[in-house]
Amino acid sequence: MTTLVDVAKKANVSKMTVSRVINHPDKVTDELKQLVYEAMRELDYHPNVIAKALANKSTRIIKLCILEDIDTTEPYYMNLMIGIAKTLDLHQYSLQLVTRRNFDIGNCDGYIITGMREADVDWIKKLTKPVVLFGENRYGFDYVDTNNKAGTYLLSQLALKKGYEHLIYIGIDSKESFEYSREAGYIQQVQENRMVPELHRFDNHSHLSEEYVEQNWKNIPKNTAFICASDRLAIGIERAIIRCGGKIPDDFGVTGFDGVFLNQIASPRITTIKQSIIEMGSACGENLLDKIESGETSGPLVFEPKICLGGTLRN
Amino acid sequence: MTTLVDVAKKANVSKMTVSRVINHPDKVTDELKQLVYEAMRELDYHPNVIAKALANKSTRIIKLCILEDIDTTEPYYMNLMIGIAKTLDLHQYSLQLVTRRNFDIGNCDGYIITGMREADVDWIKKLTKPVVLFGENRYGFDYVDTNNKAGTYLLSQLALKKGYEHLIYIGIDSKESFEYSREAGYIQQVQENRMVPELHRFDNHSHLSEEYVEQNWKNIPKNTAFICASDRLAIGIERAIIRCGGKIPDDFGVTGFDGVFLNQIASPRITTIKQSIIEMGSACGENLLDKIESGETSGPLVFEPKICLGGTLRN
DNA sequence: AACTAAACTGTTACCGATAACATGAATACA
DNA sequence: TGTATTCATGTTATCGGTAACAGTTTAGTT
Repeated sequence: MTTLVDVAKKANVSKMTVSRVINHPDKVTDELKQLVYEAMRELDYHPNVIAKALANKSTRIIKLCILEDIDTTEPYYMNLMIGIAKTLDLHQYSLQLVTRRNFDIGNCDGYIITGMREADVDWIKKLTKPVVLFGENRYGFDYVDTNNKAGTYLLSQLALKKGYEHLIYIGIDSKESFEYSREAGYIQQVQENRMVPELHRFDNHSHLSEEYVEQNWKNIPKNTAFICASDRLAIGIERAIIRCGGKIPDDFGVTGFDGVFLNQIASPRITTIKQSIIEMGSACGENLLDKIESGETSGPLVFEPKICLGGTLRN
Repeated sequence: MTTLVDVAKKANVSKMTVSRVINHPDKVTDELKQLVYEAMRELDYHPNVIAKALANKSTRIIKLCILEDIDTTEPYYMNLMIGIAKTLDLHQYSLQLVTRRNFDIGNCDGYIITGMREADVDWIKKLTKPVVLFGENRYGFDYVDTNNKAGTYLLSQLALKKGYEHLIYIGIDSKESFEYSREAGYIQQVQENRMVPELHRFDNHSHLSEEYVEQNWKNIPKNTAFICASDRLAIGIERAIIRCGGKIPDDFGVTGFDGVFLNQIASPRITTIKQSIIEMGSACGENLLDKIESGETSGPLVFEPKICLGGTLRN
């Protein structure tokens, strides 16, 4: 492996000059810079990341901590990791996948944390290295997420535009920030149209929302659209409506949220929010590296939601 | 952060002794060892992985290169990564996810490669760092895989035991080693029972195997079992049989291979081979780290297949 | 007792980079 | 013309470890 010294010899300068050409090119004359660049090219020089890390007291390691249970059937985490890994790779950082338990073992330059809940706030606050969360939060941590509120707001709006007269919100029974935001989007749209919000909350399992519809079928008027907080819940609603003999999308509408995979097994496909998790993962990485290298906080990064049309809303 | 020197001072020894206690404890007297251990404990000393890596000319980075297109709907890769990451983490190594394109950028201590095809053999041979492949191969590279041959052998055996009189093999139309092995398992079982093998090959899409059965329905005798090289192909077969009015498992049997996820959307569930990709990923990591640290080749690591009973074989 | 080998422990140099300081040349200003 | 200031480059020490070698005991032989 060629080192700084090799390049320095070849270019007839000190190794410090070579180092400067790489890190502070403005402090070296163009003439020497050219010499050094040429030497680097000829020798196919690649800096030794490890030596750099040692000198800088950095590690070039980013820890990714997934706090929720990993549902490996959802490609969500896979996409997230691919997105993050892509960016880190580009910047010569490497990724360490850690759990809450082995979180503290080994150094790193920063953290990406996903699936944070209230109980985690305290220890996250104590971290001394930069952190970016994947998923919105209300504790002031930087994060990357879809604009959840805008998502349900837009879907509700679309449902109304398509002529559904009742909008029922089917939410996830959890106290996480994204859920509040999704509820808020629905509520705002409904209120802007002088309608009364109706919300129900379940654990995020399709059979629970399914059960709900089946048991309340006779009280659900035609021309109702269900705005669901997840595709999972939406699929349950869809199945129940079909089982009860309701017609989708003519008499009933359904919308979901996420659109990562589950939707592929629904028929008709759920109209939902498409999130590009890979892209968001990349952004998450970029965000964190910026923070590490500049030392500045970047603030939250919110992706505007895109509606992914399926067959569960008219037209 | 406490360093070797801090520990050395506290224990009243040279830092070299501390280093020895960590790396060659047999070369230090028990007395000093105790002192050092105590100092380490009191100071909560954790070695600096980066400095170690620099001194050892290592990087503590393992590159994972996925050569096939990543089908993110299959949790396969996710599981693989989780398995690998778990092990690496345990040994304080970190994972770098690379593609064929950025493969050469940056150093590492070893490679895990999955999805290798013939065309890749040459460049893989040229690698100077230890390599472990995920997926069997016939070029002498170390690998981790399920015993593919045993898998189809066992499924064929089971089908025969259940009384199916004809066994048709539905394979993947590719020249990869695992496919040859799966075919070989079927063929061996069939020949041991003095039957004539019948093989068909398709690209790995369910609609292709589905089409095949539909078009040849009248030529397929009752009491036939289809031994398929993948769950994907098996699902196609299953759908076609049902569509054509055949009865599963009474009149027709179907078996798959993989059982990672797709099977979850089949009804009835395919009887298939269950692979614990996470565990195999871990093994892959262990294998590679062994190789890196000992310098010795470990040979292939083959996991014996486990049959996962679904509803596509009688009884 | 003298000599050699083995077993510990300490010293030094080095891994490949960077920051802080030192040096020397060029420019500025009085 | 002499001195202050700036700018470009080189020198040294350092990051936190490890290997190779050197020095000191201790034990074993004759």
